[in-house]
Amino acid sequence: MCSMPEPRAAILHADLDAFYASVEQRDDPRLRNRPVVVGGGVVLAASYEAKRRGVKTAMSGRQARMLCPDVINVRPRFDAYVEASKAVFDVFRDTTPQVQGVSIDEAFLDVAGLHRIDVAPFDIGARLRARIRDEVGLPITVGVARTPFLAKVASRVAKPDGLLLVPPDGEDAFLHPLPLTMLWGVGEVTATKLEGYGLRTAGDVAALGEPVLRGLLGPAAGRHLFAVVHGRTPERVVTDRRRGSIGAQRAIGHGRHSPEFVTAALLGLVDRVCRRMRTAHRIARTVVLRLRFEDYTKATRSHSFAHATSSGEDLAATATMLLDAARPLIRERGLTLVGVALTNLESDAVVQPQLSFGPVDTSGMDAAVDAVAARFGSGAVMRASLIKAGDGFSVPMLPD
DNA sequence: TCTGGGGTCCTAGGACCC
DNA sequence: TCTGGGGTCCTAGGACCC
Repeated sequence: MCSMPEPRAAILHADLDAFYASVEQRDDPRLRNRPVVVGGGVVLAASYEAKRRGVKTAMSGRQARMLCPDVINVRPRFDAYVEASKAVFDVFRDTTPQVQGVSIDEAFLDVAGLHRIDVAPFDIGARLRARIRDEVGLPITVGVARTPFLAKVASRVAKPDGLLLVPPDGEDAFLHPLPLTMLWGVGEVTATKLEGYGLRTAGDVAALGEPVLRGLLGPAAGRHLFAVVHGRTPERVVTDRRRGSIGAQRAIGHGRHSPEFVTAALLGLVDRVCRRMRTAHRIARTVVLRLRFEDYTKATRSHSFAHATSSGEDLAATATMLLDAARPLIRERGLTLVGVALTNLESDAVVQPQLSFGPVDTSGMDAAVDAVAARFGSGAVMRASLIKAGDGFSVPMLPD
């Protein structure tokens, strides 16, 4: 006989409050208890003193000053944020090995395996908050619930500097009164669409059947939102996910830009993403060109190779080709942003598909090495080794 | 509200294959 | 010769997240 396990609220969502702005307030006492925004032309982060005056992330700096004339504008110091993030994640991993990073300033922690130490998840959350305040000097909000989704919504509700538990038998009571925009994954477009049908809260949506929601939002979004409002989201954290794309973009302002300037900007971005890709020991099969125009419309152009590559020359040539093909569109609409992304990333530890050759003998090995060199460059051969595979052998590629 | 830079996932049509 | 269903890949666009 097996009995159903008791549902437990053992997922923590830990989310630093106004992260960049809090780091600045921590490092400069003059900024404490004052409205602070981090960013240049655009607000990257606003302290809660600024948020209370209506300042929001992604707002223009000019508008922030209109809302809050005494706001203090600070230039971002990304190195300081990366360092603070590392210190915070060290505390996360010291709390439990089951950590799923969501972004630079938030993560899910699964503490279900820690019940034998006889501390309730809520108390683990309280201890975590105290440690990060004492050891890193930053305020953090923690939501505790049975699923990552519910923990995330709990931390949203508890912000700033809060701690909130959603008990498994109180999930509907917690969720259903919330406005739809409080639900992770429901943005402005979806919320507006649902409001058009008179649906304002999670409870309103919970009264609908799944087929109705699928009809309104499409199969995936409908299924997801149905699961969300009934508390049926996955219970586990995902600790071993790899990044699927690497990109960079640059706003180049309004007005005319010469074709040469745009090409140069693009090549600079390609160089940046190629470096990052190689550092991560990845290779890419698809290049995506991103464009944004004067009227804020966007366009993407992409090209996929037969085989993934890390060749800067190939990637640059492909990006340039995509850009040249889009010149008429650029002339028509006026370019304000150019970006490039490398996707369909593969590990460069093993080249797929493996190269297979005939019976194992010296000449075969020579041929294998030549084939690898011809296909991936001589640098690849330095890192390649041969392994026996059936009646032939294949060439996996090893990281540097 | 005139908007930065970094990502994830889903949809939809067409090509191609069995 | 015409027809069908199912699957995968590529490309482009869009919603959403921090």
